Amino acid sequence: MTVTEPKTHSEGVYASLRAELLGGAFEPGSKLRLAGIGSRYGVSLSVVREAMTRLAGEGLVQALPQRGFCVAPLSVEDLLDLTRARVLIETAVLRESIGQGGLDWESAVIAAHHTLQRTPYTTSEGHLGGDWSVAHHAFHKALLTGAKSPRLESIATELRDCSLLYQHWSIDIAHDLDRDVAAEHRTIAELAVARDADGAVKALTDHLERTTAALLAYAKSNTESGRGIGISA
Amino acid sequence: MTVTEPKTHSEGVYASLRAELLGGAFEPGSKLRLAGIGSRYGVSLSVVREAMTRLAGEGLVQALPQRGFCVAPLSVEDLLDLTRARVLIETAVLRESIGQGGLDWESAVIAAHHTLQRTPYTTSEGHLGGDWSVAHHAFHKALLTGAKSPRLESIATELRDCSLLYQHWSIDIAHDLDRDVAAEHRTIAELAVARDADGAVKALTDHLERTTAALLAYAKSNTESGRGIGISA
DNA sequence: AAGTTAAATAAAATCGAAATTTTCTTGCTT
DNA sequence: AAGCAAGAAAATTTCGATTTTATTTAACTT
Repeated sequence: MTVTEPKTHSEGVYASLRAELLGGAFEPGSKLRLAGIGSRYGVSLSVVREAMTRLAGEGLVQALPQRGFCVAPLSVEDLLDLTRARVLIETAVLRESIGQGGLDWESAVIAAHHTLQRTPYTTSEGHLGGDWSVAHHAFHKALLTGAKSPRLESIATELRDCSLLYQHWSIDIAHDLDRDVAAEHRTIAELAVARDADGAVKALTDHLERTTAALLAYAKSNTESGRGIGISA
Repeated sequence: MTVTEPKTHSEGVYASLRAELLGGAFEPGSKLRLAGIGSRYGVSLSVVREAMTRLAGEGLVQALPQRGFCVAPLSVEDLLDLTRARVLIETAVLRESIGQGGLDWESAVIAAHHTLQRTPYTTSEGHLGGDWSVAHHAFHKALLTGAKSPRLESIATELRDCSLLYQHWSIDIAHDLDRDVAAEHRTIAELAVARDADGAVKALTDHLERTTAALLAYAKSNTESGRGIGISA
């Protein structure tokens, strides 16, 4: 698997910065100084600016006119809205997938699920593994490819990327949650392939809402104990 | 009604360019030369570039690495995908609105519909009036505000803006279509306020699909007669 | 001491030019 | 004449510096 060479400098910085953001390298809401990032990547302000503008369009960073850019600020309110939007859109697209997806889609879902199943959730150090995140993302993406709608897929992907920012709230407690995430994925995959639209939609909804609930529970405990980071409201 | 002063130069060019694009000032797929636009607005390339990057994020223009930007190319395939996405998302959000919208939402829908009803569809010269477009946009937006979901609203708005690019395919035949657009709007508004979710969703779906069908019919006739403009495939 | 104003500092936004890359043109070969 | 190659022109991308705006610091007043 070779990484495609970025055609332009700006493209490269955009991709790197995006990966850093989604990897939780920056604190939510924190200021992103153009000069610092520019010198870190060895490029001029213009290219950092363009990358930032693109990221702002995706909602990963926020543009503050005349005051630069900051990492998208997280809030309970936004997480709830985001989850609602994801449930609405992803379930609708999943229905389309189940209705229109062909054998290629079924195979892709099964393959993606198999990969996810076999990828360790945590690294040897107990942290959330990057490989698992990639496999998880690929699995959810595969579920929606049956709809054969580039627009819907990209919207769903964009929303999921936004919610990735929230995953880093609870990176430490992720593995002692009182639920079986692997089983949830298996259920979704099985019902989808079995063309049980209502069942699959229900399972996907539960999956998304449970994840959000776990995040909120963690955010609450953190806020109460005064260790809350970057959570407004 | 005062237009808010743009905080930054780039912001202003972005807004102006956006309005031109949605107003059909440029031919779909045509090249947008940065230097030309820059001198026209009296700004340097940097600010045009930033505006373009933002517009590319919205899908109104397309970024071609190392080759600049062009107006989003239109195609039958994309129009069908776009319509499908709009139906899926707008109907889902409309359901939420009907389910959760309060009296303020009802009032906003009725007000927006009233404005739309009283705004002439064509100007004295027989062209599609800008006022009507604004009122039309506001009406569809009002339908979705009851859901109280900033994310869903902005996604729906973005998609509708994209489809505005297609409206200029048929600007001339717009008024001799064999359908009553005003009646369609009235039906949607009435069913929505009456909290008839299934009925309103059906009416909205019909409205969107009829508009697309009319555009496709026009595009087909244009292509056959060799007068097609910027329609690939 | 708290609040306000004014200077100094830092950062962002913009510019004009240099460096690349693409595109067009011209001349050459088959 | 058609196809190809080399050079010229044009356009995009990037840079470094200037200008403008926001933020911080310091001094001053109430």
